Amino acid sequence: MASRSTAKKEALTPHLVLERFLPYRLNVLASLTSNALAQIYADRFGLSIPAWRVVATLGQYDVRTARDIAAHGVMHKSTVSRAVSSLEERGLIARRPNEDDRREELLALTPAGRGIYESLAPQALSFEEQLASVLTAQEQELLGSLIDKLSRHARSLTHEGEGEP
Amino acid sequence: MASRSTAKKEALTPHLVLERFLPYRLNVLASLTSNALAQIYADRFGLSIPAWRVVATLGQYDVRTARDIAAHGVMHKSTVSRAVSSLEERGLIARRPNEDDRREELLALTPAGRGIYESLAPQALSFEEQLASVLTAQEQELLGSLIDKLSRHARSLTHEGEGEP
DNA sequence: TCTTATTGGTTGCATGAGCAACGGTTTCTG
DNA sequence: CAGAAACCGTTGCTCATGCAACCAATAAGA
Repeated sequence: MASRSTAKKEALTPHLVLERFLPYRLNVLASLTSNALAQIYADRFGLSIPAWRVVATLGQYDVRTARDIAAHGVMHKSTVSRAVSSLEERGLIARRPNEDDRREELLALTPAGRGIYESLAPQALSFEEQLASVLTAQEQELLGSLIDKLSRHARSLTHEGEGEP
Repeated sequence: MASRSTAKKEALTPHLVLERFLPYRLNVLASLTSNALAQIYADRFGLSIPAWRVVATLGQYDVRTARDIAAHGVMHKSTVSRAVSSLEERGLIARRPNEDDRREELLALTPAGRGIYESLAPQALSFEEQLASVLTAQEQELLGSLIDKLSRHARSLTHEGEGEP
């Protein structure tokens, strides 16, 4: 896969090279890290990605509604709903109707759930650290800002034409 | 969501803040770009992500086996298999057994398939350009190298203990 | 050569995610 | 105050995806 010296007809078609294509590379990297991380929270705690995000969000904010979590984790509300149900069944989170607005429910970790979070969070952080250890502190900072810039821009591209209905 | 000034009990638990967590940010960004890009090749050409990757790979390399494509696109062979079947049904790619080794099949775009590729590739590239346009040329270069470093490292973390069985 | 191990690719199965339609609740408007 | 509209969350449906078992073909070893 190294050389690729014989030119052939590549000049005819526009020069789309998958390995250099940004969205593709981002996806590959995201998959790699997701899968590696999943080995921690799936294998060790039986959490799916959505479930992990719910736990992480509640660990961080104590009490949130499902809607908040969905927005925060960029997930569909149905995805969150199912993750919440399964977490509740396993006794990791508790739901309590909001008396002020009974459409929504306030979610929070149970002690058991918080136990998992507190055991999981350091492992997640150490994984992140290990992952980022190939970059200097400066590079890490920079990467962060580049990701943020791109994310903001991508969001604006997607929601481009979305005024009032 | 802006301030977050009240400290509360955040100090007790390890400081895992989802919005700052690298794997999470990578996933969000990858999803955003994937979805935006999918609007091009899904809405306009009815291609799934795997299908799009197959087409892109074949557009780039003319003739490859399914195995090559899987490795190249970081996909499961079953995923590739199904994408290939569907593309073949739609007359976009052709398969021909390799006479030298009849286990494998050589895949290539049909004229119709190449037509799609040639119409799609420039749009994909222009999307990429538009996406990356918030970054300077330098930043783009840098981002690329950071992604590569991280990807290599993540791969090495995953395949860490994988010697001989 | 005959047996055994590997390899490329397909398929059945179970899981997970998105969409859309729905029920129950609150808010807006006439 | 009544009806319409918006909103939160759930659920049925469909489809995509990963895994593992499997078939066919080749390579390796006795």
